[in-house]
Amino acid sequence: MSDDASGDPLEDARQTFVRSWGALGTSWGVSRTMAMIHALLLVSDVPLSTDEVMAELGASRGNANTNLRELVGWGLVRRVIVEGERREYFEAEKDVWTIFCTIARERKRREIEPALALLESCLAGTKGLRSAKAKAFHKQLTELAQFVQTANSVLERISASEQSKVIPAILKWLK
Amino acid sequence: MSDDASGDPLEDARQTFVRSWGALGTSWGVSRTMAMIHALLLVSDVPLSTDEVMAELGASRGNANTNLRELVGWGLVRRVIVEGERREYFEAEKDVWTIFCTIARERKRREIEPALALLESCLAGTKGLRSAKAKAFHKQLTELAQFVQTANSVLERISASEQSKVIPAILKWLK
DNA sequence: CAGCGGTTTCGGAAAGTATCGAAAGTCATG
DNA sequence: CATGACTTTCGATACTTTCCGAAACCGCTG
Repeated sequence: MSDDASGDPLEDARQTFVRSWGALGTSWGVSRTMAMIHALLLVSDVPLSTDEVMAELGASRGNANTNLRELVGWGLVRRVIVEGERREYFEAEKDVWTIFCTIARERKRREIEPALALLESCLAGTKGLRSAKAKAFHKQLTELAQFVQTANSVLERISASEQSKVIPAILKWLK
Repeated sequence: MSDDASGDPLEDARQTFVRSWGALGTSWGVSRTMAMIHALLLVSDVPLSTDEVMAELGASRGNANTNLRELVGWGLVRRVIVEGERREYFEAEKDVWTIFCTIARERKRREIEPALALLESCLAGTKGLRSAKAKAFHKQLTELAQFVQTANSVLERISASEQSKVIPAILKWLK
């Protein structure tokens, strides 16, 4: 069950989507399994259990468990408890805007802020130097830092906004 | 030469910057060496030869060559020929805004557009289906596709704009 | 057309990650 | 407090990516 070319067009499309999304994920620095689980939950209309995820993707329990937990850690997936069931179920946040904001926030925290810290520290370490080389170095890093800082603020501002306020503005600006 | 803790604060800062930037690069899906070479060229006030890059980073010729070529392919680094020298030199684009636009364009081409294509194809494959499940699937993918498409357009629009037009607008909006 | 400075390619080694599968842990319940 | 249902952890393994070093290549010049 749920193999390739099942004959059911919907099932086929799901499979294709989930697998290809997993493949694409790797180029964004997300592990294949994690991307696949996320895709799977995204297009599932009901919450899935660890076992269902395992079955659907052919992944091991450990792998499924780890990646589900990580997705919960990113805030992209919620644990849901089903009345009368002991087993835990998982569902993905479905709203695309919310997903975007969550990812933006997390990447900001995990990747942009460390970069900023690095830049600041390198700048601090060369603050007093007066040689031409030092000045050039300082200037380049300053520009970089300023840009990253701006990007950071933009992401922060955007992801703190209401979708209904931002999207229309963007669409208008695009035109 | 050019080891850790050389005693020269500028050299130390450069080393720190280059190495740490390399480390950070991996979490953005860029290989360590490539990120390091880019960082190195970014803060170098003169173009560097393959051999200088090798020496500075302790990388092999093959590795240096491959990554330099790749950086040229991304449009982040230019080959420069020095009058009377046979050897090729490399210099990085220094302007941060230009760098941003280049990266945005490339990632768009390499990563966003394939994702869009995937989404479109999955949508096409389920167009006629009328079951509730199919509709839900279709709706979810449509929302995702729309969002990605918008993001794509935004990147395109921004990276085609003049820095002088965009940055002030952004700064004003941020306030 | 041989020698030389320089670049590119390539097979194999090494490093780094993701994944598995089994064992250990947790927790409500009878 | 023992049991069974489920979750988490963890060492070993498989796979992917990166990197090295040497060999092949290229084009100029004498």
